[in-house]
Amino acid sequence: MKNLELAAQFDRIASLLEVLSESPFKIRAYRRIARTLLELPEPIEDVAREGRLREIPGVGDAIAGKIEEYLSTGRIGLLERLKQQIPEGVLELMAIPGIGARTARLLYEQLGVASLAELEAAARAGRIRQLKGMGQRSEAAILEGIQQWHRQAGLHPMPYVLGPAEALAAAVQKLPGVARVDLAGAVRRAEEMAEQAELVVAAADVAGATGAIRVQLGAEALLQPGPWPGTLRVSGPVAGGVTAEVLVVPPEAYAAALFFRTGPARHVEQVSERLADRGWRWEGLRLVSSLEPEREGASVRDPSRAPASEPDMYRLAGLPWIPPELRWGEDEVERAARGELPPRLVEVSDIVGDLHTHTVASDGVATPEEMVEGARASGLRYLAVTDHSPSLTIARGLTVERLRAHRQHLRALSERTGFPLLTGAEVDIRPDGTLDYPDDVLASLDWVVASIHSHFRLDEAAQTRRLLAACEHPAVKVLGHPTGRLLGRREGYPVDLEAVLDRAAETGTAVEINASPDRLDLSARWARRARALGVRIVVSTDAHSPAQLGFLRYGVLTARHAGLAPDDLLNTRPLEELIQSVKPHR
DNA sequence: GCCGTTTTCGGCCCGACTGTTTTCAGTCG
Repeated sequence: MKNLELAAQFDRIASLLEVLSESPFKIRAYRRIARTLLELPEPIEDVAREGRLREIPGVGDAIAGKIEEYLSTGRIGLLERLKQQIPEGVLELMAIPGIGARTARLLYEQLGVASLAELEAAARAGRIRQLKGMGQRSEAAILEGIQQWHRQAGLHPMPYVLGPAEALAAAVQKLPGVARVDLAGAVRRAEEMAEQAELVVAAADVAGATGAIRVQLGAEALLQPGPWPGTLRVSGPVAGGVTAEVLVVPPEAYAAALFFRTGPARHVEQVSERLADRGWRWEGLRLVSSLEPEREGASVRDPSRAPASEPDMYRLAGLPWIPPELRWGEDEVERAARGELPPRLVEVSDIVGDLHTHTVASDGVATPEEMVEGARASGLRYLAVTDHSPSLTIARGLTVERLRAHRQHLRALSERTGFPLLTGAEVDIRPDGTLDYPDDVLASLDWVVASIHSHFRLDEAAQTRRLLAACEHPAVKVLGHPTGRLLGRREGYPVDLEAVLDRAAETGTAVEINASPDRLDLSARWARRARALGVRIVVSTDAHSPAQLGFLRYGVLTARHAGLAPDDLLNTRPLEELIQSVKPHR
């Protein structure tokens, strides 16, 4: 399936055209097809083979030709020509906040800067402030942006690693001689950022299986000895600029290897300390009893054993199995020993309704009808349609008049299809804390998500006041993406979240775990805090298309990392119960 | 670039903020 790589090609074309100041509409056409390809539910090769390319919205003669060109030759001539005009490294510069296409071009043409390293050198040498339209503040902002970039370098938002990791695991599972495969590392723990896709594989013939995996990973794959005798490690690039690292071990070493590779280090230490207390020490991937065999009674106990499974190993440490999402390396081992872990973490199938979605009425790409169809196909039992409010002009936020018509349309649709729809809005919280619709309009809606989309640079006191005011408003059911962060790209706005969560608890306002792969907002840490404070929590996708309803799993993984059980979330409940349990209009 | 109950050309989402300016270009959402 070439959808992802083709999308990346079109994105690069769009960016290069942007640097060259081409028509914004042409650029948008390439961006659009890139986005469409990411969400296309079938391989683009199949669509091309069946002559259906032109049926894809946004594909005309020119783009259809380029898709076919790429599928047959592996290249797009236009992109090759553009790269001769502007080195691709110039596109790196646009990862720094404040540097857009025009500034990137200026930096390249005036200073010859074509990489982040060269940009940093130019900024340190004070050469950027000499450019027209740039000054000392711009130069300082660029240096700060580069520092920020370095801190994030090599890290990807977890959802962008999870997909390639699972695809690789599925492919590896089919290879001859492979007995078992699991994800490990930060992705298995549902951390929000991950460096790479880590897999652990069990195979009786370690060398043979490793060879097959190396072939699977392609020409650039690198084979190395593993960290334990008799194990091998192979790493190489997978989709989306992500690197995979696969550890291959003999079947009897699998459980221990999976435990070590899942980590984090502090958790492994804590469990190993408890094993030591019970007379076990690690010798490679085997546990060896340090107790005298005769004190155990003759031939009762094998002095050396490999744990048969992770639960078996935790049992030897006197612990229940600790789900990987709860392995923070903090107090989870103590809590497990005291029997304080949640009996069951929430699962995707527990979520019965999505409470934050968009349609073509604002900036979504699907009609309400298509969203309902998608929701049904995903097994949801209700949906809140929450298009944007008017001040978010770029998203075609709905005026009061358009909202009224939209609401009628949704109600009719719900009646016609028998699918329960909450007619709602994602309403902007203005800088002064007031909301972007009049109170009577808000009161007429079934579901109001209040979010901040503008004025990110107000100070902490002002941002906190905005969110506190939103909590106080009787119509606001939930705070959307409460910190406003974009993973790896933008810190959240400054806010006293503790105070906001306190007020949310007092007023019965829920907070959202926004499942968008670029947000995961609230974070697991804050979601855990929200639960401790008694705040109601929902997991929502913020879907702008039916395919994005599938983001739900990222939100659920974050909820699991936060230790949330089904009962901790509002949208695990049937619609009637949800309505009764949210804060009433006052 | 695409698209058409506006149908083969002329539209296609816009407004605010920032740093550099002295009237604005570039970036961002």
